[in-house]
Amino acid sequence: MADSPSFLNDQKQTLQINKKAGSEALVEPLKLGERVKALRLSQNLTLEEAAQRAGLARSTLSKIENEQVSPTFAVVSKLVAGLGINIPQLFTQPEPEQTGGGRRDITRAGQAEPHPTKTYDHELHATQLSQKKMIPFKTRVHARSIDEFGQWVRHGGEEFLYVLSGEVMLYTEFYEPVALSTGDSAYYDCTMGHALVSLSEQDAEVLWVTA
Amino acid sequence: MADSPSFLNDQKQTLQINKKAGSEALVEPLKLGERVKALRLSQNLTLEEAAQRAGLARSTLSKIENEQVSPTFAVVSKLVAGLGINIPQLFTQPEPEQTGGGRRDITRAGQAEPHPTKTYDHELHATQLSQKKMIPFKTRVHARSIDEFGQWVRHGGEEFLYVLSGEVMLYTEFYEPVALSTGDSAYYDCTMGHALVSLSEQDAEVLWVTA
DNA sequence: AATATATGTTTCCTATAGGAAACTTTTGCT
DNA sequence: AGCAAAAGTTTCCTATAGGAAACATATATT
Repeated sequence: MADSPSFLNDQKQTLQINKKAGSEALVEPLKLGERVKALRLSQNLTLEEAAQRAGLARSTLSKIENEQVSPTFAVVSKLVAGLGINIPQLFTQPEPEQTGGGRRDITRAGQAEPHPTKTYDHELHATQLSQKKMIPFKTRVHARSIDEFGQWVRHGGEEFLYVLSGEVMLYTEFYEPVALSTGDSAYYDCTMGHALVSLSEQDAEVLWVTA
Repeated sequence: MADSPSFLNDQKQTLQINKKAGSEALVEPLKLGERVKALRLSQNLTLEEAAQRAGLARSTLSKIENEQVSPTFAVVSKLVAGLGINIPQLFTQPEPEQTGGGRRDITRAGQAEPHPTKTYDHELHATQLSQKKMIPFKTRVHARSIDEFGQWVRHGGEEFLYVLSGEVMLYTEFYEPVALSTGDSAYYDCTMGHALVSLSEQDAEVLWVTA
């Protein structure tokens, strides 16, 4: 594929593996009751209110929270719907607070990891961090015509694009091309083919973040 | 909480609701049985084998797969453990492959949705799109001292920060403050307290993307 | 084809989940 | 403190989930 930034695919892989690993912990010791209670309290709901919303009996909820019963799937569903919880949230351990889990990575203006292609010159930021949710990179767009792309660039996820300097034309598979000037941004689904060309004299510079 | 960008939480909400919506289908119509069966077959297991692994009776599994019962949470747990499934996988609909899923939203330089706080002036981008993975916003930092923040700004997810103009000091809970100039970026875990102040004469401008 | 074997379903019974109401504890008010 | 109202727990009963075994169906094996 023409100029599809290969590092994007790499990361995708990693991401998926992580998610899986994350929810794996829950195998047994998952304290469902605790979680439900925490979630209920976080919404400042009383047993009565919560039960009402979920269409359950006060008593039932109480028992669930105190781990006195193993609720039926139907009940869990009601709970989820009623309290506006989402399943992963319910079943995923409250994140052991990623002990010491505050990561940070600084990338200096000139120091980003270069990644040149025929049409773009990418500079990867935050390369010290693996398993991150987003991939940020700054790109110099030297393509001047859509013809320079063999075919649509296309990959998984969503992309946020911000024009740092110059002017670009954003071509996408399902929309008319749109011109973007400095300060404009676009957010789009990357499974849709997309390509960027510079309209300005100088190569345009854009910031891209993929997730 | 001081200046914690409320829209982040908002979005969180939305996200949850959305995901919920996603899994809401499950309120009732979620065909748990189908999913279990599919997962079992995908591992080429017979009812007997699967039941064995999960520590359940063959009959029980059969009933579950045929939606004749609403399994107890305990049973679901056993299933999950026994078959090596993970919960989200079980409860998340197999993604209808987002048919025709090519979305796009353009935000013009001056047109972003303003969101002023005491310390920052945020401008939200891509507000036409809901359920997106990232929340991009451009921010003018008018705080000049860390004291202007009551306490750490802290929320879920990860954040990418890119300095568009001016110079800022990035304070984080677990690291020494670091100065960032135009073109520098930072990527960090948002559960770690963080705050930004302008060092330059003019208010600094940064681009933030949260996921 | 007939029989054996394995896979999936249904039945029947016991254990337990869910709801209504009684009971207990906590919170707020004068 | 004493009372009232609200929040949470326990009890009791009915509905239903889970397991063992009987039954039915599909898949070899000779």
